[in-house]
Amino acid sequence: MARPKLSYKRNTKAEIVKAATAIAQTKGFHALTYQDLSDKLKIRKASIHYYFPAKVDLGVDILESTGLWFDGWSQELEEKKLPPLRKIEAYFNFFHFISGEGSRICPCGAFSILWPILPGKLQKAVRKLTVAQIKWLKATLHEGRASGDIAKMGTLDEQSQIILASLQGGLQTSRTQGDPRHFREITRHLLNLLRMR
Amino acid sequence: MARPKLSYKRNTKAEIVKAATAIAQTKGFHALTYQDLSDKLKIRKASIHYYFPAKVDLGVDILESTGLWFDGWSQELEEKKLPPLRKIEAYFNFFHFISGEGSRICPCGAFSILWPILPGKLQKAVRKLTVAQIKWLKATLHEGRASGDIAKMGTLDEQSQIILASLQGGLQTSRTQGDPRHFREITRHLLNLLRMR
DNA sequence: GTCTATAGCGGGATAGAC
DNA sequence: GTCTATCCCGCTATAGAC
Repeated sequence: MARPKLSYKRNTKAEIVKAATAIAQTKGFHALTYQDLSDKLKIRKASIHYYFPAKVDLGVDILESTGLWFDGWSQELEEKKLPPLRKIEAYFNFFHFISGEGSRICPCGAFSILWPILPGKLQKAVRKLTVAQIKWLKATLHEGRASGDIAKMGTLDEQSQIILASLQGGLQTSRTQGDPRHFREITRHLLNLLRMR
Repeated sequence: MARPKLSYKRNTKAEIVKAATAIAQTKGFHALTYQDLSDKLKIRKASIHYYFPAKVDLGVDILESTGLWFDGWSQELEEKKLPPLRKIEAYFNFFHFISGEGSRICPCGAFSILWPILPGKLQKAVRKLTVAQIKWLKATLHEGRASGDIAKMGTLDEQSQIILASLQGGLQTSRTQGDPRHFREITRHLLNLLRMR
């Protein structure tokens, strides 16, 4: 009987994506280098190219794995049967988690800066992740409006767009102002706005 | 009598800053190169180094000139004696102008992505420009609350923070979604929120 | 699958002629 | 103040041994 070798091996590919995501969230995808990953994971640059021949491939995986993570998160959330406003609150906390200790920004933001020079594949991946969030927000806000929990301010699209923009922008403006509590204040205020009528 | 030579010369330094600002707003400061400027202005890389020995110097000038521009703009606005809400509207239009045709982002955003690897000088310059806008927003919102034009939602700080975050984030999320009208919708909705009570 | 070694290019920056 | 020429480094990417 063969030993289950795989379970003893570390999943290099997944580790690379994880580390790359964190670094991209810290200084953007353009400033992320294979050397950064080499240093962090104690693995040679050439080995990283084995998994991700071109940097584009790595970028796509960062965005897709984040998308899968978001999907899993939202599905788990759904099973908790929370009221809509609590789901929005959980979404904000999700962003707080994403931002982490080192005041990281949203993965989408780490790429969107480069938009005009982004290869088509990456533009598609960024758009997909953004749209997924807008879709979730619209559905949740719709639910909240129906149950009377959430104020009907503007169209569903406007409301969800402004929430996403505030979150993505807030992560960036707050890191420039030096106070980590900053972003928390933004989400708290945003939540009050939704409650308000 | 010597000819006024200076008036015939083009102001190279100012042209460099202008072009650099536009490019940084398009693909971020990290992706901006001296070669880009050389191509655009038909001047050699070495000549650009004459004015800006290091890239940091160029970055500082981009942010400072934008700051001066904002100061001039807000001063002109003040002289028009508009009601507070109209001033906010003008500020949003200022952002629409900044975003321009090519869906450019806010200069602060072009740098803030790099925050952790930004030299101290640049961090200071970004913070200064951000704080200037927050300060203006707080003063204008305060004025609007006093006159009853603007809804009192949350503290002045919360309200101004969320506006700035929405604008900076909105420029980024809208470019990823392909529709240039997107950002306009965000500012329109934002304005409605302020009017609402 | 991970390594060493290196190609090849493009980046920021400098020296020195004009 | 602008140029040519060049340096040096760091980046992405590849070849090939183990």
